Parts: sequence; C-alpha cells; structure tokens
Amino acid sequence: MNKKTTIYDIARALGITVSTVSRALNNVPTISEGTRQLVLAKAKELNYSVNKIASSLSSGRSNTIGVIVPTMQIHFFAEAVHSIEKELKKHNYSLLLYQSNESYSDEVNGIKTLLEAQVDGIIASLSLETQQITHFQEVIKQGKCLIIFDRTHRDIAAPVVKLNDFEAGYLATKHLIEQGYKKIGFITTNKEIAIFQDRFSGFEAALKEADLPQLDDLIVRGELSIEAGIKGTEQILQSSIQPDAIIGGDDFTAVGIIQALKAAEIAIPATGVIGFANQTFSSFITPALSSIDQQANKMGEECAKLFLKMVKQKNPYEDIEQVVLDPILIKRKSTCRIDK
Amino acid sequence: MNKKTTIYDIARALGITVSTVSRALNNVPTISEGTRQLVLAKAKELNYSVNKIASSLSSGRSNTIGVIVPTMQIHFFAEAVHSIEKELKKHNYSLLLYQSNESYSDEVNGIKTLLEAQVDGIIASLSLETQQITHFQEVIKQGKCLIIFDRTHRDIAAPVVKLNDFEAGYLATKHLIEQGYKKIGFITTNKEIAIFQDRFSGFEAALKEADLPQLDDLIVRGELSIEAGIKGTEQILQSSIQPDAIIGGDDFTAVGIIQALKAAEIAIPATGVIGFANQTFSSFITPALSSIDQQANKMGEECAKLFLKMVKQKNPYEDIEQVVLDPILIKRKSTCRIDK
DNA sequence: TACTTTTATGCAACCGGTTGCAAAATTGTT
DNA sequence: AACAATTTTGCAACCGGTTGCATAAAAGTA
Repeated sequence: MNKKTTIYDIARALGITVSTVSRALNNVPTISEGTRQLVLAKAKELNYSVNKIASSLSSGRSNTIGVIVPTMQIHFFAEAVHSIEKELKKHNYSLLLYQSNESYSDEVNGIKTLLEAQVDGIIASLSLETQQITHFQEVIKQGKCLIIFDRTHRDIAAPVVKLNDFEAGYLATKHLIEQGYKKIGFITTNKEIAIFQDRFSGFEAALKEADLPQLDDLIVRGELSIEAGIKGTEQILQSSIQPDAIIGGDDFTAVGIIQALKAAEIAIPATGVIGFANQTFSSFITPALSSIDQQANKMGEECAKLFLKMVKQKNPYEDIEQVVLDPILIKRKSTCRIDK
Repeated sequence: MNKKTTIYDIARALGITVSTVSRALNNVPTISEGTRQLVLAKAKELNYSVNKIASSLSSGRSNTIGVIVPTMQIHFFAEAVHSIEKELKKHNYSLLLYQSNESYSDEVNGIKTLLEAQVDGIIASLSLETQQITHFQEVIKQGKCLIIFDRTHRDIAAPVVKLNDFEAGYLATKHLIEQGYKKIGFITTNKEIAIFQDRFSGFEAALKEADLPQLDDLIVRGELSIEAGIKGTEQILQSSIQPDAIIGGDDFTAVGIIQALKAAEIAIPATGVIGFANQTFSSFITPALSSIDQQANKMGEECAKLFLKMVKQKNPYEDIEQVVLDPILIKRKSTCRIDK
C-alpha cells in the first residue's frame, strides 16, 4: 500500500490550493459548483478518504462521543449502547466505548482516556463503587457535554436521563395489590444506590396508599442475583408470616424467587412474583415473569438526543435538562391470578 | 475553561524545547532523569493532559481499534465486545464501536468510517446480508490489521477466530445419542450461513457415525426464534414419525421447542431438547436447557490477542492465523434422561 | 468603459504533538 | 588538559487538514 492520498495530492493534480480542495470536500457554500465537481471527481479517481484525525486536530471537533458503562455483560447497558450508537451514527458521530467494570478507578481512568481522545461529549452510567465524582466535574469544567443515565449521582451538575424508579416500585406494588396480594415481600440490595432505593420507596408508598402494613419480616436486603433470590425466599418462608407475593429487586432475583417457591411447592401466581428490568428471558420462563420495563433503548435514544442538543449550544450547561422516563408495567403469568 | 495546557506551555515554563518535553512525557530512554522529573512535575502542576488526536496525527498510530458487530442487542456480540474492550484496554487501546445492524451497506459504511478514523485495526463479525467483501479487502490493502470472528467469510484473507461449529453440532448430537435418543429432529435456519451449516453437518456426521438414519420429516428450515421453535415443533409433531429429541438452531429456538412440547403435553427430557449459544437464561428456564457454549468471552479475548500480535509485525498478513475454539457441551435437565 | 459588488480562490498560520539529525553538554580516557 | 565517546537537548520538518483574511476573478451597474 502506497501512501494514502491527501488533499495535497488532489490540489496538485488539479493545480489548485488545498484550501479550495478542503472547501469543496466539505461543501462549504463559498465554493463554485464547477470546482466542487472537479475536486469530487478527482478525489474519487484518486480513491481519496479523509483523515479524520487531521481534521479533528485542526477543527477542534472530533465527532466522537465517549460512552462509559459498567459492563456490556449487563443486557441493559448493551441495549442502551446499541441505541446510542444507532442514533448518533445518523449524525456522523462515532462512539468510543469504555467499560468501568464496576470499578471506581477504572471509571476515573475511562474519563481520562476519553478526554485525551478529545471526545465531543461523554455519556456515562456510574459504577457501583463510585462515590467521588471529581472526574465528572472535570468533564464539565472542560466544557464538554456530559450526560449521565440510569445510574446517576445527585451531585453531578449535568443532564440526566433515567427511569422514574419510584414510579417503577410503585407500579409493581400497586399491580400486586390490585391482584389481591396483601402480604408482599421484597428482596433487594443492601447497597445505597438511588435506583434501588427509589424502587423501594415506591413500594412503601403503594403500601401506605392501600393501607397495607409493611411487613419487615418479608423484607430482605442483600445481593441481587438468582442465588440471592433463592436464599432470600427461603429466609422469608421461615418467618412467622407467610407472604402472598414477593418482589425481586431485579429479574434475576425474581427468577431465584420463582425457583425457591417451586422448590417449596408453593404455587405461582397463587403467590405472586414480579421483578424489574424486563430481561429478554422474563417472557419465556415458567411462569412468565411480570416485570417493569426499564426502557433501555428509549434511554439510549434520549441520551443521544440530549447530547445532540447540548453540543449545539454555546453554553451546554445553561439549563440542565432532566429526562425521566416512565416505567412500563409488563403483566405476565407470575402475578395475574385474577384476570388473564 | 481557559485553553488546555499543551507541551508548549510546559516547555515555555521550563525554558526547554517541546521535543524534550515530548520525550520526557513518553519515557523516551534518551532523556535524562532530571529533566524527566522536572517535566512530569510541571505537567502535573499545569494539569496537563495529552491530546491524543495530535499525537496520533504525527505518530501515525491512533491506538484505537474499530469493532464492527451486527448488533449489541445480541448477547453474544455484547459479550464479545466486552472482552475485546477489556483486553485491549490493558494495552492502551481504545475501542470504536460500530453496529452494522445486519445491513450490508451499513457494514460498508462502518469500514469506511473506521478507516477514516485511522484505527490501527478492525475486528469484525459479518452481517447476515454480507456477500461482497471488497470493503474488507480494502482494510487489508491499507495494511491495517483485520480480524474476523464468528461470522466469517472464506474469501477474506485475514485471520479468523471462530468456534468449531461442526464440532458443536456433532457434540450436541452425540450427547443426545449417548442419552439414548434415536429419532432426532433439527430446527434451523434456511439461510446459508457457515456457522449454521457447519452445525448441521456435525449433526449429520454424528448420526452417520452412530448408524442412525437422518429423518427428513424431523428437519425444519426456516427462522431462528422462539416463534420458529414453536412452529417447527408443531410441524414435526404432525409428521408420521414422532421425534424423541429436537435440536434448536439456537437457544431461542430451543425455548420455542420446549414451549411447544409442553403445550402438547410431551414430557421433557423424555423427549430431549438442546440448543446452541448457552444464553444466560438457558440455565434457569424449566427444564434447564442443555446447550453448546459459544465462548463469546474467549472469542473476544482471542481476537484482542491476535490483534496485539499482528499489530507488532511488519507484514501482518505474512502467515494468517486461524483460531478455532472448541465448543463446550453444557449438559442440563432438558437432555439428561439417563444420569443426573 | 470604468467602477462597485459579489463570488471564488489563495495565503499562511494554526491545531499539538513526533522524530531524525545535528549540535551542545557531560563524562571518560590518557 | 586535550580529545574521544557518550549522553542530552534543540532544530525544524512533518502529520493532514481548517479557516480568517486578503486578493483575484466574475458579475452587476451606471
């Protein structure tokens, strides 16, 4: 492979200047139609292809956006990244991907890397470990667009896209109550993460609204996983009160709940089970698991749109927008003992 | 935000040249320890951060790799990308992500975009539509490292990382035979994609080896999906021969098979079911689905390693390597009527 | 035809680093 | 102390575009 052709080659071949060539290639209005065509033709002839690196350096815009997510192994994030990429691609942005692997130091490093790469903006969801947020403030300080989604942090003065998790918890609980369940358990995480706390608050609110007691024996705080769902359910079943429904902090936990109930020969949906996230598998496990959809795609889309809007503004942090998506209740067998 | 500090600022502050600063920051051995320390200290003081764009332009290396996958919505690809990113990050490479969305023209565009971005290499898995491969040849022609994984194409003269899909089909079938299943059905795609064809060939080989007949009535070619699994199973059940096991072209199809068998009140694993991919959900549906693990993570890792190896060579296409991973049989309830 | 406007192009600096080669500074040798 | 060998640093070109400003060319007007 001989050296790649540059605008200098085109200019030389045509006996014009590189500035003219540059303008022709970028459809700058001040160029005459005639030369534009000449340049385009010659560019094609020489198999020219821009060097975006050079272009970025001189223009100061990289047309690249950085995305930091905990891990692509979590389907929700893969889905969100999918949508972000799909949306931004339409506007000629490329996506630099960085996984924090749920580690604070990796996340800090990710921000550093992306800033060094001169991204035009960063869309991020925080790692479970993250407490300090100076690295995010640095992004803002540099005047780059920053958007936080799903796993947010109240102290970051940047636009946010998230689910109304309170509403999610409320919806799930209210649905159970409407189905006649009264003694409702909840297996969730003991970590202080906003989304999980909010879900729980929604749960509490729905109970209060229906004048139902919150039964502490039915509430387990630990991990979120199939295993944790099983253990949690076993623990609940040993308490003096028998639950007639259990909410899983996420769908994996809910699967564990289902397995434990089956093992204990407790019928579902006589005893109801619901989870959060509406994972792919939720619809086809037995019984099909009711869940609250987290709208990963919509969230990714909104992030992308928000970025496109911000990047156009002189001062992106003028008024900080907050997009709160409504959760969607997906009713399936595991909670429907009345209708259906 | 005032302008970012550059090596010029550091040089000026220290009364030395930018070349010296550059060398100090890059740990070039020809620099004296004294000045290196001075530069590093001043860099920290001024909160300096490299501009990788500038660095890339002048050095000719972007330290970025492009990854093209059909879509992150497919868990296998998300998982592979996860591993690629994780592995390459260790070696200071960043990852530009591009989804072809199973579209040929998008894929072509992806290659173009990544080349323009001056990536040091591209790791790709082909879209279902792709027949022409000139865009990949362009990558090779430019001397950039190209690695194809999973969805490969015989005419691309680049290293490949893939699963031994023949072996996968063979393993699945042999396992069924060992479990005493004799009338084995297969629901697969009608598309001519190597991996699926290979799986089927493995199926045929295992049957032949065991002197079992290949029962055409039990073979359905169409789509791969839960729906297709259900439809396919219904079709098979209507044939004159009743199957005692059915293989799903992927785990989703296998889930459909399970659902259809349940609906027809046919017991599993009296009638066996096995799929391919070992999706997350496979282990916890009822009955737990046996499957062939596709080793997404391992595949990603191997791609990364292969790239790191190639990128060091003067002529990356000297001898083209091919990494073929062995599939792993995951035995679960859905096929284990003997032991366990 | 001469002069003003309005395009279209060229000039040249700039973006922020990297790197081969030469020159200067140090160190070593006798 | 003089000279050679070695280590450090500086010089300057280069990577491949972009863009504000000036100038040349084309078009419009009187």
